Amino acid sequence: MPDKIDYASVLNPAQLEAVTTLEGPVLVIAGAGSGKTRTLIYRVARLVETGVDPESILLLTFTRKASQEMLERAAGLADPRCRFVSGGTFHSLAHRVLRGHAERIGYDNAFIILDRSDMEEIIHSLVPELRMPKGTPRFPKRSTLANILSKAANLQVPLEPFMASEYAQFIEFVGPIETLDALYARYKKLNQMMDYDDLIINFRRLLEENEDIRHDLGLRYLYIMVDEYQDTNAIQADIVKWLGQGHRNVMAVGDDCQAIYSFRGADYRNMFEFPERFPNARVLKLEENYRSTQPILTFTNALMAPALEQYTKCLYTKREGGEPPKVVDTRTEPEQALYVARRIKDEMGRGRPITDFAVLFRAGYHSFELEAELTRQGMPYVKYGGFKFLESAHIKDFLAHLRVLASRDDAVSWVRILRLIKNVGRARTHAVIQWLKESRAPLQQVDQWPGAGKRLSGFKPLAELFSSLSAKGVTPKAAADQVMAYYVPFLEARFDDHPRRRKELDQLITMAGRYKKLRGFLDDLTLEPPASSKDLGAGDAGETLTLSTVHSAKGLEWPVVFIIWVMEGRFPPGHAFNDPMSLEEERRLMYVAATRAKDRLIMCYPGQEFVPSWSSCGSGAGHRNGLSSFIRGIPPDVLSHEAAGARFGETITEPWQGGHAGVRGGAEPGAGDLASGDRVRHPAFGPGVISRFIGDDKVEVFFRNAGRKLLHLEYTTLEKM
DNA sequence: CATCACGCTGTTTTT
DNA sequence: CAGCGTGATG
Repeated sequence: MPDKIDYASVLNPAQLEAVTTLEGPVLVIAGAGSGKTRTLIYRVARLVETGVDPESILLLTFTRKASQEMLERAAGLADPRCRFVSGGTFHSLAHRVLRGHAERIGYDNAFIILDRSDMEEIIHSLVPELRMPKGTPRFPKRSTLANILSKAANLQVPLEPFMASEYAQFIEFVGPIETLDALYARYKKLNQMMDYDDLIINFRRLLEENEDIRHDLGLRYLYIMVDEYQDTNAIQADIVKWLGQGHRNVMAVGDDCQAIYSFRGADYRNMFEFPERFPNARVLKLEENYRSTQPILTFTNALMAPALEQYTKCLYTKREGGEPPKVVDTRTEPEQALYVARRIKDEMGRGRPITDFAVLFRAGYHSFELEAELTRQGMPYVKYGGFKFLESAHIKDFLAHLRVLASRDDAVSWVRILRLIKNVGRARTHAVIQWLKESRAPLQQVDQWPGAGKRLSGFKPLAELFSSLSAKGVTPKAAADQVMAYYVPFLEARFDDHPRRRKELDQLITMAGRYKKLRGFLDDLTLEPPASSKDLGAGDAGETLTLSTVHSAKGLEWPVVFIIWVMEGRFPPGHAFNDPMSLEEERRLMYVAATRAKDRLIMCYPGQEFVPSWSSCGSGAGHRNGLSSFIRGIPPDVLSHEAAGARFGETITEPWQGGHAGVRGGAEPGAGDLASGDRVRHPAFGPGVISRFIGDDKVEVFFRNAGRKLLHLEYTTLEKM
């Protein structure tokens, strides 16, 4: 057992208070890089140290990776028993509980979980039932339909008003989409399926309606911690409320400035409602930053200063020195790729390892050009986010064969399986699925399928596969091996790069070897999927550069961070980007990206207005590249502005021309009664005037340098002047 | 009935 | 680029 921890020597006072306040509700408002993870780790250690059973501690995070890493660290530094803390995502907890009590909400305990692509395919397959007149123009495509239904479900709002405000371009289709929603719900119920949203919604319902389950869970999880609380939605907040209702030992940790999941219904206002849900909650703020240099923090403070609505803190560091971040106009995308690659090579020449760098961007496809350049230069990289590893065709094909073993009538998987076979198209696929449903015959009777025999010799290998798989007690590993043997010919015929894909499938099989039950393997893949092929573990790719979407980079840090930014200016009418709130999310996204940097931050953007390639440009009209207004307004002493052409051996530095925006440093917090018209000073935003009160806990203030703000008095320090 | 060539269209991020 | 629907061809 390691030595007893001297908490006061490893934590700052705010962190210490968070760690040692074990009983009762606590809200921790934790700025980026403020040692939030560290605090959670020590708190887990502390709880275990005081004799709390690790299994009765629940740590809810947004990714399983995050919770695993946290618990590993806690186990390493304090008590190995920390490994047994119950950790996971809302979805995995919901799954665990629902598996035991599905009958309470009218489901079978063997229900199937649908991932996003399953959801899309089912929705797509239901569209014909809407009987839309042929050639209906611009009916949303399946991914859009899934987005609409999913978000409305998460926000718990009726489709009509929701679409009117967020999908105005499709409002003409509300009727059909409402029907589709009902069809989809019926289909799921009929086939014992739950999608991600259902897991959460049904979990809440289970808690709401069943006092005994609430009671049991209350005893099971005596201490609850929720990380990234700003990214929870209203339903998840309810779940936390129900789980913590009895003992009230709930700690929520989050940062409203890092709220970047509103697209799936998350609402950072949950943070400010926490004290209402848990009266007398202790509110703690972590404001000291341990990650970045002061110039980087000065920039991020300036970035957030004009944000329309925010409530919290002001970051500072004791770290000395550092260079101001830089924004570079690279003119075009190819030049941007060249610029980033060369800068990294330069720095590596000066002795930095490649693992010191990360390149971040908003959307997966924003890195295409860079990936091409890195490949040309032979620079190894791993990309996180964007395209899903599990959504690539070969993985889906492969898993489909396993999935029908676990759930025989999984129509989505059957479509994949059957379409591989020559001379099987829509009609025959449909016939076979229908037959399977009605006959209830064992799978290996493939030769009786409609259309089998005669010309369709393609069914034979499939028959053999299923007859060997139907043997009793086939392990997931054995099943996967056999599917592999069957699938390889298709793989080789279909993909030029089959060797690479085969390796990935081999890794998947290795993973299957860790499971006793096929269902468990498939569920884990759905709920806690590997983020990239590298995450599968086997055969580490070695020293590589990291490319990542901002969403996937959350919680991580690197010494040198490059951000490539494409501000897309032209979208269809009614598009969300016309909405100021979306722009605000874009701002927070930029904030999350920038606060990943420890020492150096370089942002670049292809400034040329219209680029005729799809990676940055849309149909005909073209997308407008360039800096968002909230970057453009930042003065050169905070963010140095630069332009670089292709031959930036001759870097052109242009004088900065822009407006002004300001964040000036802080005064000490003060107290006193406030009223409309009062002149006040905010530590980050400087002098301002209170324009009005909203309720009695919010004020609207006009700051001379930072414009209009909505401030929560409870979380803000305003000094009367 | 399956397949293929062609033209059209276009937000994104994840559990 | 890529996913989708359409209409001609085998």
